Amino acid sequence: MAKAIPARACPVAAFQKMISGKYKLRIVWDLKDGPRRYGEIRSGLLRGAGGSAEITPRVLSRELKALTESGLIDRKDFGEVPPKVEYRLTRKGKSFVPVVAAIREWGERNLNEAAALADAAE
Amino acid sequence: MAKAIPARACPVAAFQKMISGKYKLRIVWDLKDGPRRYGEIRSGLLRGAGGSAEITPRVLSRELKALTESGLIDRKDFGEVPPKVEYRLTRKGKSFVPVVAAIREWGERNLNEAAALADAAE
DNA sequence: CAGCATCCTGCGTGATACTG
DNA sequence: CAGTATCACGCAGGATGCTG
Repeated sequence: MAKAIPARACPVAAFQKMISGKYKLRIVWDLKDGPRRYGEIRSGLLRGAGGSAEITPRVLSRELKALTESGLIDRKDFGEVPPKVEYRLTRKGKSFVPVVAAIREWGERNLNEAAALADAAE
Repeated sequence: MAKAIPARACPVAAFQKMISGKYKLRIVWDLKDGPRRYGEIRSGLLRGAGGSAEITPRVLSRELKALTESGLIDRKDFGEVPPKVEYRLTRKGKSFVPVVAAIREWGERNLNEAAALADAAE
């Protein structure tokens, strides 16, 4: 089992580790416009997910924690009740946005149904 | 459960689906220099994996098939014994290479241990 | 050489309920 | 509001052995 991340050997492996999970990339993308609160992120994810799929707090929490530990985002807790927590991109996270943009751009161009069907010949 | 890929709603989700799996990105990257045979891909993956981790044929086979069905690579079977099969990037696959390059570049710049430690302040 | 068949395991993810 | 706790499950992915 490969448990340790051989980052130096293969950057893409480390990249995959870092963005593994269904929501991490979308969270980063959502955060590119500025800080957002927990609930806002949650709502934002729901809209694009296919509508009905409820993202559970447990999962979102894990994703956010993982992103924080990866150093892509930063957690800002305004103390006290009612709880208010904001998440924002770190410098590292911001530097990552263009990469996500590239992914999105490519995806929009090549992953639309038409392309998928028409590519049988290639 | 989100089973169908709502590609239009979220390109990154579709992207993640497409490159899910430990080896797909690396396979694409290996293939960027030209066609490669099954065994060559296998060997290539072993070198960067951490050395000891053996990639099983079952897994590699699955990844290659998935990539083929995604339209990123193309399988060319020179009939007959001894078996010889080459895999090459499709046009779609080639268009994807720059994205992988961006990922690698970012990874090399930001995923080395040093950077991870120095980012605490941010 | 380039796979396929079978079995097995850990982890990611979802459902549900509860809390400071 | 922003989480944590517990339970459950499908599936990626590894081990091993066989084949055309």
